[in-house]
Amino acid sequence: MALIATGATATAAASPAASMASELMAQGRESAAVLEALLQGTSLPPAHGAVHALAAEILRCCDRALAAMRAGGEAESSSSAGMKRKPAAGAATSRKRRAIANGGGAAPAPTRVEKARTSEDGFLWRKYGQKEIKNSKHPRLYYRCSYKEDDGCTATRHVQQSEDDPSLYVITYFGDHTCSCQTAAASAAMDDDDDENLQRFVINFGSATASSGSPPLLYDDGDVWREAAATPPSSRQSRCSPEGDGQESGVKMSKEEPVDSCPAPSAVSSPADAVSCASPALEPDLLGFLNWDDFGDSSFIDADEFINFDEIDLFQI
DNA sequence: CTGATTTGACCCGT
DNA sequence: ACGGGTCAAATCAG
Repeated sequence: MALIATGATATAAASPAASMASELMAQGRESAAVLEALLQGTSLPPAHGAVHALAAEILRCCDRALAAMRAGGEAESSSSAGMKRKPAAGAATSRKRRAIANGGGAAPAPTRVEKARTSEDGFLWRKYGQKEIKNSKHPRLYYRCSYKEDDGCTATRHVQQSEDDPSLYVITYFGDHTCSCQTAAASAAMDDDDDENLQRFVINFGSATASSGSPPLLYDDGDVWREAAATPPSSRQSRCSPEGDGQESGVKMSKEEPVDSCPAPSAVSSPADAVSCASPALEPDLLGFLNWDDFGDSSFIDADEFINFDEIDLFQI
């Protein structure tokens, strides 16, 4: 299923790291081409480890590119993503202010609705509430951007397991990221209708999979969805994809909630999908392509980090 | 100790 | 009154 970039509006901040990011993204595209060749040259089963490893490296590259873009955007703000409680005094008044700002107690109109098998999206979210919803089997989880306090980012999202398919999460986004967590890549891609520019932020496996009838795959660099399956939660912190290295996302840290402890068995890729690939048998040339250590530490990505692109639906409101 | 999550309470619209 | 969204003290975890 195609993953289509949506909703990312933008305030693309021209960044000094933009060129490096572009280079990284270009590298990612090169690897995509290699992957294509690999797929075409060897009739590998879809779940072959090398294929996944390559895809993972592509993802890694994109992540780094996004990180670079972010670094160029606002270097000062991301250093303090910690909790900053507001003074208890005046809570009531602030609530009133919130109500007024939002046009009432109701949430603003959603900007985007997505369905995915993981609620991970590459952004750094902080859970602020959970509510049982009437006539719904699953609670709704409330998240806001972790940079709300620092950057005044108003992005929020609601995550709820689908009624029809519990392995799916319905994620409703409200507002746009105006913080350092926002990916300039998405903004640039959205703002600029230059095709070549756009292509820099799209990994297109279409030609590689055309023979098998799969549609072109678009990688939403603004919302990087990735499997967050069995990775042990070494940290409870949510993360932006560019910073992350395969840890659980912020919506999956709860020890009690199926949604957060995730992915639920049905939500996780099958073993075949998240094939273990500690030492993918890549060809030397291929490895050369994949030697991106110049861009920083590049411990090989865990299979758990693989995006399962087939598991994502995006809907633009 | 720091920072994220939990969860009951509060607020607002219907 | 009820449902949904948010707040914030308490709690948990690294």
